[in-house]
Formats: sequence, C-alpha cells, structure tokens
Amino acid sequence: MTSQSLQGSAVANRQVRTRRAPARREEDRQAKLRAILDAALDVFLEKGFTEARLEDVAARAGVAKGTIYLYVPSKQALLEALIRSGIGGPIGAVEQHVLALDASAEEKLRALFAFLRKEILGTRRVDVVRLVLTEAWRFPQLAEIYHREVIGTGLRLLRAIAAQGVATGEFRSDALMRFPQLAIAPGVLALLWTSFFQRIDPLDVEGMLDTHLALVMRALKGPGP
Amino acid sequence: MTSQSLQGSAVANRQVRTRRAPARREEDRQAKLRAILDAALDVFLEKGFTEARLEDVAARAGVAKGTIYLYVPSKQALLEALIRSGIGGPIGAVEQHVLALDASAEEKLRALFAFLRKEILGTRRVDVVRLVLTEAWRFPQLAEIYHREVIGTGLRLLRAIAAQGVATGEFRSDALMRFPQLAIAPGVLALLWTSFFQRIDPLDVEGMLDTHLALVMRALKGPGP
Amino acid sequence: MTSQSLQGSAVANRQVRTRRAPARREEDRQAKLRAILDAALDVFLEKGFTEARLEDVAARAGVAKGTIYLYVPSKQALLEALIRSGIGGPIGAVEQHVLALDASAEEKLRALFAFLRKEILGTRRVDVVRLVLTEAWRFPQLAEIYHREVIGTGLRLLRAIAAQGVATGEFRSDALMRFPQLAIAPGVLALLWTSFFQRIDPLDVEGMLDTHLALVMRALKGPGP
Amino acid sequence: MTSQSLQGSAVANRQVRTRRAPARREEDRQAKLRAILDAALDVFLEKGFTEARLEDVAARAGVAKGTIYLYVPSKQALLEALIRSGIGGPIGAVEQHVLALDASAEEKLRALFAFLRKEILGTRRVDVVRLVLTEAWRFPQLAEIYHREVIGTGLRLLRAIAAQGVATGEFRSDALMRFPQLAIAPGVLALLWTSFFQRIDPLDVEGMLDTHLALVMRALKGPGP
DNA sequence: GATGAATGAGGGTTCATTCAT
DNA sequence: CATGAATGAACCCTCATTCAT
Repeated sequence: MTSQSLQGSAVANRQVRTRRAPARREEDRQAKLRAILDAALDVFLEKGFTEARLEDVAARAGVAKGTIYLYVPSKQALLEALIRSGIGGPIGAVEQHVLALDASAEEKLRALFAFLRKEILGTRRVDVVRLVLTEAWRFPQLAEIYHREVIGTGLRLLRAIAAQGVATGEFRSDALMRFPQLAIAPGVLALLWTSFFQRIDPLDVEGMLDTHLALVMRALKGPGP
Repeated sequence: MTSQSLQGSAVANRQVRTRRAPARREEDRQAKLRAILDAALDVFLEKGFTEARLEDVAARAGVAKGTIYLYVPSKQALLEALIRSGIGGPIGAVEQHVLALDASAEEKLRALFAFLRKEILGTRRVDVVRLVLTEAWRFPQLAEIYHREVIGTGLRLLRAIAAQGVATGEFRSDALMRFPQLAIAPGVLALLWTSFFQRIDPLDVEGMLDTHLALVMRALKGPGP
Repeated sequence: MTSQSLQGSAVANRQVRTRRAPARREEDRQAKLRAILDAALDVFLEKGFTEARLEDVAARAGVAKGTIYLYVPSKQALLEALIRSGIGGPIGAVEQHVLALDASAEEKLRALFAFLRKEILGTRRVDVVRLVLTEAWRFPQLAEIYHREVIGTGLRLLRAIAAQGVATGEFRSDALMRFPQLAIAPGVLALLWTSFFQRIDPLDVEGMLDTHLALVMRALKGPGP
Repeated sequence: MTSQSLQGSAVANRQVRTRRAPARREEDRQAKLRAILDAALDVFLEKGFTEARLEDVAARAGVAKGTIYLYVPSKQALLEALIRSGIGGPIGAVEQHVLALDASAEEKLRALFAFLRKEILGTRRVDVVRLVLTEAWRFPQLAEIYHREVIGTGLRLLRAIAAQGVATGEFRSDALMRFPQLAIAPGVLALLWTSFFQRIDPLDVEGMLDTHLALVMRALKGPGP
C-alpha cells in the first residue's frame, strides 16, 4: 500500500546518452519497471504470490497485463526481480560504511543496528523481507539469492565486528563470531511479530531491540565461561 | 514422509458411549479424521497450502476426494483444523510440568529449552510451526488461534520464570520479564534457517541454542545497567 | 456435422463384468469418450486444430470443458486419440478379407477399391484422413502413427496383390510392386479435391477412380517395357 | 532457409513513372514488400500459418513489426498476397512454351513433366503448394485463387495435350481428356509424401514419376476399351 | 515512412467443490 | 456413509494489431 519506491537513493545505472530520445526512453523504461515492481510488491504482500493476479499488478502499475511481459518473462521472474531490486545496494553500502568507521566494536554494532532500524525496519524493505520469508521456501533459488546477497553480507559484517572486539579484548566472548545469527534473531522475530500479531498483541519493537543490544553487550563483555 | 501422527500423548477426546456400535463408529470417524489431517500436513508441507491438491491429500489418507468434505467444509478449514490439532496439548503440558518444578529460574529455563528441543525441534511439530509462519498471514484467524494457544502460553511461562528469577534475586535484570520473546528468538531463527538455508549454509542449531542460553544467563545474572 | 460415430462396427473392447454397476460405468465411459472424439473431429475439421476451441468441443459433446481432461491429457492428445480411433480396425479388416479371397490379382484390386469407396470415401473416415493431411506436418508423431497404422498396412496389401499378379503372370509389369503408391494417388487427389475445389469445380470421383483402375489394369497387363 | 525470391522471371508490375523520385520510392516499396513476402513464406512454412509469429516475419525481413501493416492489412492478407505472388507466372509460361512445341502428344506430356520436376519439385514453389494444401481450406478464397490461377491452367494444358493425342490417333483412350487429374495425382502424392513421411519411409520420387509416365503412356496407347 | 512499446482479448489447463450412485 | 466423475470459474501467457514518436 505504501507506495514509496523500492529503489534506494543511489541507483545510477542510467546510461549517459548524447542523443536525447534514447536516454529519455531508457528513463521511461526504468520508471515503468519500477512502477511494476512496486505494484507487484504491494499485491504479493496483500495476496501472497500464488493468489496474486498479474492483472491486479498491472492495474496498480497503470499498465496493461501484457506490458509486464515486456519487462519480466514470467510471474516468478517478477518475484525474483522484485527481491533483487529491493536488496543488495543498502546492505553493501552499510557494510562499507561501518567497516570504514574508526570506532570500537560496540560502536560499530550500534551503528549497524541503527542502520537496520532506519533503512530496513522503517521502510518497505522490511516488506520485501517478509515476502521472502513467506515465499522463499517455495522457490529455492529465491532463498539462494537472498542468502547470497543479503544474509551473507550481513553475517560477514557481524563476524568482522565480533572479530575486532575479540582481537582488541573488548569482547571476552567469541560467541558472536561463532553465531552471528544471534545478533539479528530478535530482528527477525520482530519482523514476524509485526506481520502476524501486532494487532492482537502489540510489541514494543524499539524497546525490545534496545534491550537485546544491552543484554548482548553485557554478555559479551562480562565475565564468564 | 514421516507419518507419525500429530496427536500427542494426550488425545483423550473420545467420548465414552454406552451403546457399542455408535462408539465404534465414532472411533472410526476420529481415526479417519486423524488420517486426513496427517495427510494434509504432509502435503501442505511438501507443496505449500495453495499448491497442495486435495486429491493428493485424499490419496495419501486413503480416502476419496469427496470424503474430505464429510469432515471439513473446505480446504481452508482443513488447514485450520490441522493447526488446531497439532498444538495446545504439548505446550500446556510443559507449562504445568515446568511450573511444578522445585528449581531455580535458570534450571527451569534450561528445562524449558530442553523440552523445546526434544518435543518441538526434533519432531514434526516444527513443521507445523513452519506452516503457520508461511501461511498464517493469509488467514488472520489462524494467527489468532496460534497466538492464543501457543505463543500466549509460552510467553506466560517465560514471564513466570523471569519473575521468579527477579524475585529471588537470581536475575539482576528484568529484561526477560519485559521481552520474553528475546529468549525464543534464536529458536525462531533456527526454524527459518533450517527451512531455507540449511542446504546451502548449514547451521549448528544445537550449538547456537547452547551459546544463546549461556549468553542470556550471563547477561541476566551479571552486573550492569 | 455429420454425427455418425467414428467407431466401426467391431469395437468389442468392452470387458465382460459380472457386477452390473462397473460394467455400466465402463460403457458410459466409452460412450462419453466416443462423444468427445466425435465432437472433436467435427470442430477440428471446421476450424482447424489450432483455431478449434476446446470449449466448443465440450459443448458439442455435451460435457463441460474440464471433463475432456478426464479422458485425454491435452488438446494434442485429443487429436492423436481421434486419429487412432478412426483407423486401424477397418484397414486391418480389409487386409485380412482381401488376402483371404481366392481370386485373381485384378479381382483383389477391385475388391480393395470397392472397400475403399464404401468404407472410407463414403464415411467420416475420409474426414479423419483430411485432418491428418492438413495437421500432421505440425505434429510429426501424428505422421508416424498414421504411417505405421494405415499407410503401412495399405501399401503392404497392395504389394502383396501386385506380387501375386506378377507371380502368376497376370501382370506383365512389376510397377505396382515397386510403387504401390501409384494405385492410390488418385484417391488422395480426390480427397483433396473434394475438400478444396468441389464447390467451384465439381469432380466425378467415381468416374475418375473407375477410369484410373481401368488404365492401371491395361497398363499392367498390356505389352510394353 | 533458402532465400531465393518467390518472384519469377516476369515481375514487371512496376508502374512506369516520369518523375524520378517517386519511381525510386516505388522500387524500394516493391523490394521491401518482396522481402516481407519471402520472409513470410519462410516462417509460414516453418511454423504453419497460425503458429507463425508476425514478429518473426518482421525480423527475418529486416523490418519492424509495424512496417508489415504498411504493406498488408492483416496476417491473413499476408498469406493471400504470398500465395498470389508465388504462382501464375511459371505456369502460364510453361503453358505457352509447351503448346508452341511442334511435337507429339507424348513428347509434350514429357516436356510438361520435365518442367514440373525442374521448376516446381526442385524449387521452393513446391513449398508454396504445400502451404496451400495445408492452409487453404481455412481460407476458401485462397482455394479459389489457387484453382483459378494454377489448377485451371494446368488442367487446361493437360486437356489440350490429351485432345491432340486423341485427334491424331496417338492415344486410343480419351481418359486423360476426361480426367486430366490422373496425370498429376502421383505428383501431388509425392509432394505430400516428402512433406510427411520422407524421413521415416523414403520414396524415390523420380523413379515413381518415371514409372507413372510409362504406365500412363502404355495405357493410353495400348489396346483396350 | 518506419518504429517497437503497449495493448487486451482469447484459450488451454487446473482443481476446489458438488452430487448422483 | 463413501465415492469419484463432472463441473466451471479462474489465471497465466501469447501475439495480432495499434499508435505516439
């Protein structure tokens, strides 16, 4: 429903052309593809992939049914294109940003969490994740794409931060190096919760994530086995 | 397909009848319903709810297609009946079992985790959860049922344990009272991970849950804000 | 349009059953399949295979669209079943009949021609042949089926007759042994002519085939190289 | 695909213009139409009329899809224009050539057959005939065109030859005058055979046509009714 | 004139649901 | 009660045709 585009701030894959017309056409093309992907996300989220009708996607994108096939070859390809377009860029950007920071491991972890809240949980990208969670097992290659382009990057970044913390003595435990998934598990749960139960049993996501971060820092820095 | 029945150790919803024949018939009826639900779980898990064909369910249950409609009024009702039948009992049982223990909060938490591993993660009940995660959003009442009968019970139990720990001074932090979800978040993540990524990037679930428990105990018991 | 059934007089593939109901059902099944194939022939001949709509076939057969798929797995399979059902039997029957005759080669050839006129040109089977001629190149396996089950049998029979004629001295020429196709070429042409040009330029098919037979007999029996 | 043009030696339907530029444009126009028709024949032969995609025709002709509609008003009109353009000329030419010969009826008949083998069976014109045979019934006017411009001419020529043979006493039989179709029936069969069965059961077309001609001559010249 | 992006009607196929036996 | 043949609505995808550039 929220119709903000999936595209991040830095797309920039528009080729520079000297002739006016082709450049304009290429822009139109990109814009229309974006409209179709946005519409598809809306409809897929609302009905689920299988129940979603391409006709509804087309209507919401303001194009005819057949037009979709000028941009993607099939319904499933539409889902994949949608997943691809909503990820990658931001995750890669934050990885470089955080790694370049001259800061402690804790500060980097907090920076990462801040980014996640601002760029993922606050945006439509969280909807893309939800879509992946509910549809990916049906399309194994979707899971592969997502693992490679998002999960992989995220875990690598978490491991790097954990390694820094351990190397500098900031963290006494290497738990996060071994299981970086533990850092983001509450984020995943929050995502599911808001999708399923928020109406009937609201959860203070911000508070939970703050508490989680505090617990993790205490556990990693504190004494113990 | 693992064909162990969904029914836990406490079925017991067979009505006692004095007249022999009807009782026998009622038993047959229950057995056939159980067969249909089991078959439905198999097929729904294998294909997903929408892609599952009722004909396959019927074949696997050893009945004719039309027979299903003598037990449930529609495909969706079949899913709901399936979800209802596979939960409740075990969770309620463990709640009573754990609360009755004469033990510290930590021991109770460990007991709960042990139960989860043994009775959920190791069985096909985890598949029911996965089915709920991927299909429930499509049927809001499914989410409600699940929240009321499973999530609610689990969180109540967790809060009770956390309260005991705080009250006795065992836990310095009340984090778990406020956000019991944090305790099970890694379990949810493990469930999703094994469903989606286990083949391409195996995760040591046991190790992760052990580590998680250790971190949580250290964080709750340790010094800090 | 002509709604005489494709099935010849000797179907007889009904299994004898002791139990009444199944036998009846099998009969119903055969009858319905026959109705569908007849309807399909009508529609395919009228519109051509590709333009034919399965909905029209169903309507003409008096069944619902989906019912067709209980008998054949696809539109193309419907065409193939149709071709198979309209052939085989009659050709095989005439082969045995003619070969069993105690007659001269000429008499056998005349008997074969008489049969073709009566059992093929005078019936719906000629429509099946026309359908094969216009659609087979699109479905190579259709050509194979037809060649194996009809053409092969016909040419074998013609060669046998020609061989008898040569062996007994009745025919001076072995032309028909080498090219049995020459005997039936006018029949093929007649088929095409009646399909395409009969309205605008009528052809006396009977007269032409009589003349053809006379010419062939004279040429085979007469003196010459 | 053999890309020899359909146009015979006698195109000549270019209007003479006095103004230079329009003449040039008219030539371009004709050339492009020719390219489109040639491409259409290729594609129609390869896929059949209904399955052929106008986009493929356009691509093979080196023009855009819309351009076709500047030359023909519809797909069906394209087929008709194609059939018209590929016939007439050659048949008319051979009619004049053969009739002008100072030769016996047999020699004329052999000359006609030689022409057919060289100018039809050896070229892609045979493909046009095949296209007519498989598609014409769908478009009755196509059959009319073909009958008027090709069949009519051919039969008229055959009748003239047969009449000469009878008049001079060369032929004792008037069979060919009454049914000139008998002379070309094996040619039609050969065309169909090569289209459908050549791969699975090769036929010596040359040998068959030679044998046919020999049989016909013997039958026409020999004694008998 | 030429282009090719856009259109949208059309049809084969699937499958949840019904109901006569 | 049980069956499974029959139904027909629903939907993805194709492609002939149009038209703004």
